[in-house]
Amino acid sequence: MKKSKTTGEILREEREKKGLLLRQVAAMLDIDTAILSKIERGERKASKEQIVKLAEILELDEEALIVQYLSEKILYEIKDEELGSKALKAAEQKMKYNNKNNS
Amino acid sequence: MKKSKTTGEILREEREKKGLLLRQVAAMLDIDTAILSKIERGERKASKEQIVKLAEILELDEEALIVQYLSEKILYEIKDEELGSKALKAAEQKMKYNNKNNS
DNA sequence: TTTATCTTGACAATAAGTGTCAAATATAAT
DNA sequence: ATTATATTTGACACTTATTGTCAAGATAAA
Repeated sequence: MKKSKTTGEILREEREKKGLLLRQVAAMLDIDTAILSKIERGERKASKEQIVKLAEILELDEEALIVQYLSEKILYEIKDEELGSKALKAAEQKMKYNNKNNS
Repeated sequence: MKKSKTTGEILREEREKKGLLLRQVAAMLDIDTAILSKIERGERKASKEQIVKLAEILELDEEALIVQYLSEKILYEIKDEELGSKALKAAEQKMKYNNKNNS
């Protein structure tokens, strides 16, 4: 069982597959090369807007990339929490419940 | 099926059950009354430390209160996201997976 | 060794979070 | 109705995170 890829790893892989330079992609995102470099190496988080643009630029499935990105964000939120796993389950329960009642 | 309580609602209920004033509990937390008022009404979020202290002050089960608090925080993170539910499930998967491999 | 790419760290600007304070409202007791 | 107490509200200040630029240093390709 090999470790699942981080968002950054996915982005770097796809950029390189396409033979694009940091400089080029960063320009399309309208940010400095340094930031994209950091995003790809996981040193910074991308914004939602940047993720959407990146999916388009790199021709990745947008929904899949967003889910990947959001789940990483959620895990980051509870990374130091002993009760993280329980909290996740509780969140799912509440979400399920709310959907029932709002629809 | 009635709506599940928010953290703020729980805190207010328990404080009132104990006959404590905002002023008193706020003093124990070393914050202004105004903030506690806002926390109870959901206008602001408590910090982790405050939640822990509140569990003690109000004699609530600490673990349960923390889970409640964290799950609310997680849901807040994805509240505007169409893909929130999928992201939650993905996060759980990753968490499961990581536990397998780190232990 | 030159040239292009990428990485790093110091810094700036802005946004978000966390608190105080005082005035306005609401609640309760005379 | 007045007074006293409790809570709420909003303006403000302070601190910390986030998001970016820039320039210098490291890496890799020619």
